[in-house]
Amino acid sequence: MAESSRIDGPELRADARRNRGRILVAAREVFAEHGIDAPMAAVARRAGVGVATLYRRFPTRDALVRAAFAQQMETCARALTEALSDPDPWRGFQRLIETVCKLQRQEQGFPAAFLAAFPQSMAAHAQARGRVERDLATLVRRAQAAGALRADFHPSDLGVILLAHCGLVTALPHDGAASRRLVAYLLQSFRAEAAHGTLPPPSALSLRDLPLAPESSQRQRPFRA
Amino acid sequence: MAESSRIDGPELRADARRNRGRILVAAREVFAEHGIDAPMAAVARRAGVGVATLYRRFPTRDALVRAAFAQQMETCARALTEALSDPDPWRGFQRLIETVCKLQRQEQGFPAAFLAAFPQSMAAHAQARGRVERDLATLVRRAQAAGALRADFHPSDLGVILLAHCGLVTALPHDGAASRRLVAYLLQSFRAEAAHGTLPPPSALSLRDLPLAPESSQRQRPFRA
DNA sequence: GTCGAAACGGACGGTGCCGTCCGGTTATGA
DNA sequence: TCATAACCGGACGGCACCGTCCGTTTCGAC
Repeated sequence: MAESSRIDGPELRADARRNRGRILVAAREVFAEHGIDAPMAAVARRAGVGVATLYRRFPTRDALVRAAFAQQMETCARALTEALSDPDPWRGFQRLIETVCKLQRQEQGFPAAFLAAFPQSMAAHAQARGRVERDLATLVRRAQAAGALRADFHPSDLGVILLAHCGLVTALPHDGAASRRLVAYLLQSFRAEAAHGTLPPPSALSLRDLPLAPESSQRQRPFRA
Repeated sequence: MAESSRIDGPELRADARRNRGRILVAAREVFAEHGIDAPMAAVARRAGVGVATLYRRFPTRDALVRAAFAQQMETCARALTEALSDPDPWRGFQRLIETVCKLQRQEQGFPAAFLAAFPQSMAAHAQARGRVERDLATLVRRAQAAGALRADFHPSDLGVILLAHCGLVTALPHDGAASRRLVAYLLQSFRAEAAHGTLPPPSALSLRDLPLAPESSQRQRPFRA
């Protein structure tokens, strides 16, 4: 029994495991309400746990954020796999975007986590990042070959629209209509028949570049100038 | 001479006026480098001025942010006027979006200020907000009447895309290509010929709702939970 | 040149969060 | 039941930022 946790470290005592679970639930709640910059102590209090316990399980804020939203990340990964196995290339493409955006819209705090946690977890196992990028490229090429996705769509555009959508739901956390509208507009403009004229050149963005990104880097460091 | 400043308060002494200018320049620089959450003291230091002087001129951070980006706001307002007077309704519509997005992309820190400062300045002179909303609605209706803008475009969509674009340039401050791509995609999907199928219903977003919005509200308050 | 008002800036107390330390508590296996 | 190791949590020192207070300096009118 309890064999499953052997993979990541030595066994955890029963009470410790229970507390770990409480902390993750509390973290999702607090991050949803106050953003991922909420005080660690607030998470601990909500979990009914001391600060030390929190730090013992999750030494850094990023570790907590990553663990708290690991399930959502997993959902994203699964959505990509499902998209690739959809017999209709366009529908697979469309559903991937809609699924990820729906998740960003529903799970408050996930967008910020998506931005903040991705880089490190990516840098950690670079080969996982490579696989994601390869799968995305495959998804795009397949939809283009079927004549459904416009030929000048570039895989980096996926990152662009996900970041833009993140920004939108962060600014308007309760406005699902706005999010759905944006996604609908974008999907329409990605259809092959929507291609009129030429687009500006694609971004050089790759998943590897996200680290630079958002307030994640500004949050921690005390400030130097 | 110096008549122009009579409108907002009694005359300022020469040195005071000079320092005020320095502070605004420094604020734009610091906000661009470190975001609008940068310490007030950093702005003062960069301006070669004491903290007290900074607080004397701008009692709150929001006041400083607003003043620092007033010029950019003014540019936006002018762009709206010009858009309305363009003989080609679609071109006016297109140029407004491109101008505002270009400004957001070029002036680092402006997007955040756009989000954070708009609400208050809007609430301040509600009739100015009303005018902006009316002008935007006119711009939209005019472009639709000309058969260039799709009929199901809703004025609130303008807010939606500006917020999304804000998010994008905040996440990738140095990636102009990404910003241009997003704008190009969106503009294409706004063309009347791009309308296929039906869109989800528009957001209830109006400019009046922006106040709720972003980290601006979370930044100041100490935290309650 | 003189003088009062205006402006200046450094220093300082207050606050909130971080992350560790350590004495007490509890689970677990014999 | 008991011993021990794992675990717990409050308290505490440190740090960065805020925003005001007050003695000093500078402007500019006469």
